[in-house]
Amino acid sequence: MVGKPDRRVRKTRAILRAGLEQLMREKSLQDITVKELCTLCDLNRGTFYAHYRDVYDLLTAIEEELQAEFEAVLEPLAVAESFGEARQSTAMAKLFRFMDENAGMCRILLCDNGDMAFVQRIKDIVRVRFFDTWRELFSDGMRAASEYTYAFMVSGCIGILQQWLEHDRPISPEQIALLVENLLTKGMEAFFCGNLKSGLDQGT
Amino acid sequence: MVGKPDRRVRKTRAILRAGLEQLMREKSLQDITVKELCTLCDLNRGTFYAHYRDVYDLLTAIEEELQAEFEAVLEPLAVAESFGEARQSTAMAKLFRFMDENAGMCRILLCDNGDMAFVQRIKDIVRVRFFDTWRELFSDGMRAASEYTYAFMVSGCIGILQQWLEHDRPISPEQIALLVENLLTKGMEAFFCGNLKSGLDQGT
DNA sequence: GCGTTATCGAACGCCGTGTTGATTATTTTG
DNA sequence: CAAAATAATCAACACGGCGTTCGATAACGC
Repeated sequence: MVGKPDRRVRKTRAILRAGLEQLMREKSLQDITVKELCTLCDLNRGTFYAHYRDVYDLLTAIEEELQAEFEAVLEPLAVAESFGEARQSTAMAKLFRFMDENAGMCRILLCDNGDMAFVQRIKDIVRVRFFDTWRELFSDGMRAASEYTYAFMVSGCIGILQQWLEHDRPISPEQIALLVENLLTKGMEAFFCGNLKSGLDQGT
Repeated sequence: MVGKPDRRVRKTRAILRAGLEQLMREKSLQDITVKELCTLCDLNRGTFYAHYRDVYDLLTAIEEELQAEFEAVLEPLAVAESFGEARQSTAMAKLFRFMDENAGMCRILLCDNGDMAFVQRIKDIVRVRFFDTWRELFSDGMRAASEYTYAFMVSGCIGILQQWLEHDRPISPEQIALLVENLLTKGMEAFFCGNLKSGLDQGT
């Protein structure tokens, strides 16, 4: 990691991030102007341009930081000795715990008129961290599922996440994680072990 | 229905819709300006403002028309005598056939950096037309699924739709519809008839 | 054909953008 | 603590898209 930036820089960027989050709660991104953001943050407009190209650039920076944190939280699971359902369970809980802790920004980005590029990035992470692992676990002796089946599972998980965030997380991250795990386990049994009548569920 | 608008009006709007679609294939919506759209369409800028408030207003009009057509296609299923799996099958095929016919705009709106508001509207339709019906079919004697289970199913379907659109629809609408139906049938059996170990799968 | 109406072309003020240079304030370093 | 480094400020600038206006022209519906 490069040396920490100047304290003033950290402060300014934090103010801008908080300001944008606040504005995004009120209005759509395309209606947010650099000028009004700077007025809200009580910052000179020139200062903004010293850090970001435009509002979208600022949002991208926020998203990338969020993504990096998210992957860091999930990181311990990637090491070789971590596999099997027990480990996956804690991974799912970590996912929802992270979303819970960053619920403010995550709800904005994942729900309503959020950012589909960000949703896609989260999907990719979920696919790699959860389903690619499962795919290997189920591979020996069992029929492989198609890309469509994985797309279904991954999008399904994100859908539950969105539902949970949109309704202000009425149950704990651990509870919702358990719910998803049960749903997936059931689904896995049905989709992988069952004999689908159609022969269409093949790779793409 | 109100009387058809002037031929010139129809022409102008069609040109603008086609022009916006073309531009959205090249760049993100926020980078599209009224000026460049009019230049592309060879239309006076004032003419644009005679029809739409701004680019987002134009896109909204396109989305609403698309949504109306989609609901019209599904309409025959809503009548009372249409229920049961056989009817649902044709409904799913109609969904994918519609998406196939309007693949150009639907891919832009549903994939990549599409419009989450539009995705949400499609989700709502799918939920009402498909799952609310199924919910009733399975309700007598069987345990009800939670909102999260429905969110999972609905988002899963949309996820498959996105996967299919993103990869330029390598298989026919009827095939992909059949695939989804099989996936859902399996899922329904597992989720509704099976005995989930956890008691968490309750309404919200 | 006649009355209606949409499109055009040009022009207008407005406002946000992105950048500049000089000045002041804050932080880091030795 | 002092000095060097760097960030934030302020005012000002040209630029360009926005949204609207007008009269003139062309296309439309009946």
